[in-house]
Amino acid sequence: MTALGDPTRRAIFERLADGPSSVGALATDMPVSRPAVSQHLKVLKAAGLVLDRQAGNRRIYSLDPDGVGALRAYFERFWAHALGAFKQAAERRDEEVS
Amino acid sequence: MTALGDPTRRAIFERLADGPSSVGALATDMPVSRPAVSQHLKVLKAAGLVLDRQAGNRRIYSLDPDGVGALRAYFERFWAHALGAFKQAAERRDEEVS
DNA sequence: GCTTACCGTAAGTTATGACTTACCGAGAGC
DNA sequence: GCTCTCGGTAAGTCATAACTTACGGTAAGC
Repeated sequence: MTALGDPTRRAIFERLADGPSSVGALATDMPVSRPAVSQHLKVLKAAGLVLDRQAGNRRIYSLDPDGVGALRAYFERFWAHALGAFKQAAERRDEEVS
Repeated sequence: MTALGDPTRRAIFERLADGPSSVGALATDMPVSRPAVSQHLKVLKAAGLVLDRQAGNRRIYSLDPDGVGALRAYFERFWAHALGAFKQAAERRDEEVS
């Protein structure tokens, strides 16, 4: 989650949501240098959000279904929790009105 | 989204998911000082994730349903998109195998 | 085998932002 | 009216991390 805080890193992450890509292909689309992209990928990989596989000379990065799933689970729990809080707040507001 | 990058700020955000709270109540639960909490709340408010209302002497913060909804919509789109990419990748993998 | 493309890592710079202390204004209670 | 709590803002410090250039190592292509 902290890994998605940086806008550039989030852009890379969203770009990978379109499908796997090599580092060079990512870098040409980004306003930053290739090493910068490489470092961001390292962070994303450490966060478990991204996978890499060797393809001949190049290295192909793609989203990690497990990491994405964990992220989704976190938010699903959050929505449920927040929704409960909203309802409670609404009821309390109603009580105040009545 | 960038606003949720900081762990402390995310902790405040999650704390508000339990229900509205005053600044002081938040600060006593947090390992940081009250002004720090205040600054984080300012960022969250600017990001549209949080609402504040005056209650006598104190200021009560709560989640902003609109902001939370927008966040949720963003992720819903993302899941759908990423899921499509996963399927395509799987199919391509199958083709390679066959 | 030599060059060329691709990529990761190291080192260094710089900017950003998270946090603190100190200060100030505003409402509550006696 | 005076005090006391609550909370936002200012100023300043410090750490983190995002980015660059430079380098090295590995696979492909001729």
